[in-house]
Amino acid sequence: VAGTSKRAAQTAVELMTAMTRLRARLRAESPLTDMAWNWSQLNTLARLVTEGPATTTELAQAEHVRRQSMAETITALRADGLVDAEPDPADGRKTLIYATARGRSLAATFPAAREAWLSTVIAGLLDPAEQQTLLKAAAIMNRLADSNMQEPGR
Amino acid sequence: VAGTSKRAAQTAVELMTAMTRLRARLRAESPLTDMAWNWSQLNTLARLVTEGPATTTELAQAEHVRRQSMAETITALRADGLVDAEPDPADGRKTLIYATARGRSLAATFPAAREAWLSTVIAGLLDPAEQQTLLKAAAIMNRLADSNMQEPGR
DNA sequence: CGGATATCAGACCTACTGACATTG
DNA sequence: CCAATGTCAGTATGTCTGATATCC
Repeated sequence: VAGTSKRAAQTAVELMTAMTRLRARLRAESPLTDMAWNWSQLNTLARLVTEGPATTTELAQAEHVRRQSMAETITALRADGLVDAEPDPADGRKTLIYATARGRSLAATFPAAREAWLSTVIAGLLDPAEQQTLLKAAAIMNRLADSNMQEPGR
Repeated sequence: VAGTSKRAAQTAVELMTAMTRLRARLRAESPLTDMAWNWSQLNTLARLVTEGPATTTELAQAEHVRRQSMAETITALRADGLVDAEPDPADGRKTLIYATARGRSLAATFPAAREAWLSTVIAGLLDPAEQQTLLKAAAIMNRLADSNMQEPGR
């Protein structure tokens, strides 16, 4: 891998393996039936709450999925009354999505609902320094996700 | 969330959000057509290489998926000649899966193939301390994934 | 026979690509 | 007419659950 250090490659592998395994465990701990909303939906809702109304296309770009995939997420959130839509007054092609009062209140409390297991093991198994490491890692991962660096060979 | 600190809950949310977003970006950067094997397959192969032969049931438990899901993973690896199977001499019900020479050599080199993008951004955007944070976080995440703590309400 | 293992079949979730209508 | 947005339809992937056969 020209240009990337062995260290970086190792970090990439370790991180991906850990992510795959932790997500699998989380899936096993909280069956689909237990939760009404999936992660994409909750992340999108949180984004709408914190960053204000946006179009489906903008949300899709922010979350790195296709417009069509995001449209499905929005449809699910609308069906539950967590978000609503209205035509953009300035541009008739666009539809602005915004969080409803119900969506806002859910976004403030949803952690309890969905990641009960993860919260519990974090609180129970990790010391403050380790929790801090995870928080810092999460911030770094978001930075990587949003980087505009291109793969060399593309 | 009785018993879990607010801090732990926040860490859980941040971590899950970051994982979802980074995985989405990774998906966008390396289309499925680019790679012959998925993460479950590569993780399982790596496990067989480092920990020796195991049954499908054991592998499923270790990776937190169902036996049937793991069986599919194994089938794919066998089709590519990366692993092979032989009946357990001691217990006719079991089938031992082991990595072939080809599988071993792939496990040693596969990072380059699959996470080119991730390796590149890690090498390009993160300083050594940040890379270290990710490595430590990955180890902690594996610890959480394999913990035997139960969700309180189950 | 009961318990464990493996496998076959069908379903679902979530994302994807392609095609099309509408608006600016 | 072209570009951008939104939507409909079909596909693919990786997982799940349920049912069945085999072995100890």
